[in-house]
Amino acid sequence: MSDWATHAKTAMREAGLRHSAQRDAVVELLARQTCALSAQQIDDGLRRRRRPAASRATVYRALEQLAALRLVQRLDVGLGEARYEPVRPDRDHHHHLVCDECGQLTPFEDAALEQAIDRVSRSASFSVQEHDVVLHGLCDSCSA
Amino acid sequence: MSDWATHAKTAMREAGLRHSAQRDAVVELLARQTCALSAQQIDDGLRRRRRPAASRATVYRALEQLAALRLVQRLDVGLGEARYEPVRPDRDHHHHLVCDECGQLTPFEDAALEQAIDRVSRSASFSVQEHDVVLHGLCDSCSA
DNA sequence: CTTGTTGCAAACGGTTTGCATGGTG
DNA sequence: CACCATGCAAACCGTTTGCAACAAG
Repeated sequence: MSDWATHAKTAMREAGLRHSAQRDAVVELLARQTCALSAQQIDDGLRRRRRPAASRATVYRALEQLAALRLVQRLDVGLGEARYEPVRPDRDHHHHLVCDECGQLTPFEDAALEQAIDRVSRSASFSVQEHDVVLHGLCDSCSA
Repeated sequence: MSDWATHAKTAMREAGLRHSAQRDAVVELLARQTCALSAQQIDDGLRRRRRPAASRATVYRALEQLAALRLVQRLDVGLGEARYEPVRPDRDHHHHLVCDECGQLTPFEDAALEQAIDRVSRSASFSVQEHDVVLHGLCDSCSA
């Protein structure tokens, strides 16, 4: 099992949440992903590979709890649905290119960008907790 | 009347759209704003200061047309609703701090950030058309 | 007159919630 | 056995759409 899945399960237990097969399934599915998923994709993925699948409501509740513990980040790329992805403290922070035609998400990293954001965050009057950079456009196949 | 409002109206006429009091009202309301508004805020603002106010559907349709002509930018800051703001080509591009508690939006600019994004955009396999940087956190009053 | 625009209300789609049931510690 | 988590279905809320009445060119 991946580090993140273990970490997430431990953190949830320590937060006083009870163990449940459904939440485990959500955590494990997220742990396998390399990029952000929509709630719908998570629900589908769960139903496809394991029973008991979790109900839609349970998926949303699990994601809400994971987000509250900052184990997953919720991000809005437009298109009307939120995306969720594991927060892996060991890895570099990354951001996303989103194809406004087909919805495809592609991650990217950039040190200079990250540095600029950190500087802005520190100098802001807000207490900044998270940030999202979303580049909108057309992916290769859609722009062809 | 502001430059932008004139520019927007001209562009709409040249795009073959017919003139209408409702659309003018939306354009003029947006022209007065300094930061992004939600559709709800636009609708309220319209109803408050001028009749004929436009129906909700008309506001959304106007915003859609303005966005298609790239006269306004639509942005998603989470919280379940989209925000819209005029695109003023003469001004520097800006981004937003959003308070996750009260929803307050504060704009900021940063040249280095913009530069980093441009570089990433050019090197991406996507054809990037727009970008949003959203810093989430708590504003002064909410973090107190 | 022809055709785009409006308003209304109903439809939509993602997300949340009330409540009875079931599982965990 | 107390309580949290689940599932279902209904409620929610922002946004979109079908359609008949209306207005611009």
